[in-house]
Amino acid sequence: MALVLFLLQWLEAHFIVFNYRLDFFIGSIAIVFTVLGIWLALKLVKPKVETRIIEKEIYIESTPPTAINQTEIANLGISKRELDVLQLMATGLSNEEIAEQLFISLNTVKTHSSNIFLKLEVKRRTQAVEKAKRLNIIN
Amino acid sequence: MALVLFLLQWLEAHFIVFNYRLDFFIGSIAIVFTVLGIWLALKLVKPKVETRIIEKEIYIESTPPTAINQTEIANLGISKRELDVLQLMATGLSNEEIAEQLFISLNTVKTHSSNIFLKLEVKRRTQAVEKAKRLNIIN
DNA sequence: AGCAAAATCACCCGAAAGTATGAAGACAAA
DNA sequence: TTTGTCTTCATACTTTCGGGTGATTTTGCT
Repeated sequence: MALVLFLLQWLEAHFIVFNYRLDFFIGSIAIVFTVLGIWLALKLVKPKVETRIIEKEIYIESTPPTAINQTEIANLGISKRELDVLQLMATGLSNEEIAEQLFISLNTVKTHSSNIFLKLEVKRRTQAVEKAKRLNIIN
Repeated sequence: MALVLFLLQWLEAHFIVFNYRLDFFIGSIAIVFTVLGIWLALKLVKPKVETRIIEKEIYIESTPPTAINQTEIANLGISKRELDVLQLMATGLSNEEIAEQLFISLNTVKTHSSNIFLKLEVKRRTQAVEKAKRLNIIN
C-alpha cells in the first residue's frame, strides 16, 4: 500500500509532462494496475487445485505354493481363535458343529464369527470363506 | 479490450468534472484496474492439476488351468440353471442377491439350491461350495 | 402333438445364521 | 496395578436358509 501511494505521488509529480497525452497516461495507469491486480491475485490467492484420481490396477498373483499369509492375518487383526473358527467355517461346518469341535458354546462361535465378518468386511460366512481363501488367510 | 477502451473514452469525456480531483480520479482508475487484474487472474489461470494415483489391488485366481469337470456335472445331474446358482453361491451371494442377478424370484433360487444340496449330498451352501470347488464343478 | 425334464413360483415352518449388547475371567503389556 | 485385548458366555431379536409340498409354465425331444 505504501508502495502504491508513493507510486501515485510520483505519477502526479510528473503529470505536467504527460498532460498533453492524457490517454497514454491513463492507459499506463490502467495497465500497471491491471498487472498489479494480476500479481496480487496470483500471489495471495490459494492456487486452485483440481484433484484427479486415477485408479491404477495392480494385478497380484496369489502365491501358487499357497503359503498362509501371516502378514494379512496380522493386518486384519484376526486372533488365533477367530482363525480356528474361520478354518472350520471354510470346511462347511455349521456354527453348532464348530462349537463342538472347539469345545466352546454356540454363542461363543457366533461372537467369533461376527467379529470375523467385521474384520473381513463381509456380511456372510460364504463371503468370509471366499475372501479368506483369496487372501490366503486359510488354505 | 473493446470494453476497456470504451471505459477509457467515457472516463476522458467526464474528465473535466473530476479535474479538480485528480488524485481521486487516478486512485479510482488504479482500483478499478487492480480489481480487473485480480478478476482476470482468477478467471484465466489454469488450475493446477494434482494427479493422485490410487493403487487398486486386483487378485487373480492363480489356480492352475483346472478344467471344469463337465463329466462330473453330468454325473451328478446338475442342470444349467442350478450351475448358475451354484456359481453365484460360491461368490458369497445370498439367495436374495442371486435372485436379483438371475432375474428370478427368491423362491426359485431356494428350489434350485435345495436341489443342488441334494445332488451334491450336502447340507449347507458352504459345504456345497467347498465340494463343488473340490470336484472342479466350478472354479 | 404329446411327454418328460427343467424352470419357474408360492406358502409354510422350523433351523441356522447373524446382530446387538452386556458381562466376566485370563493374561500380557505398560 | 492398571489397562487393554482375547476369550468366553448369555439373552433377545431379526434375517436368512433350508426342507417339504404343490403347482404352472417352458422347453426339448420323439
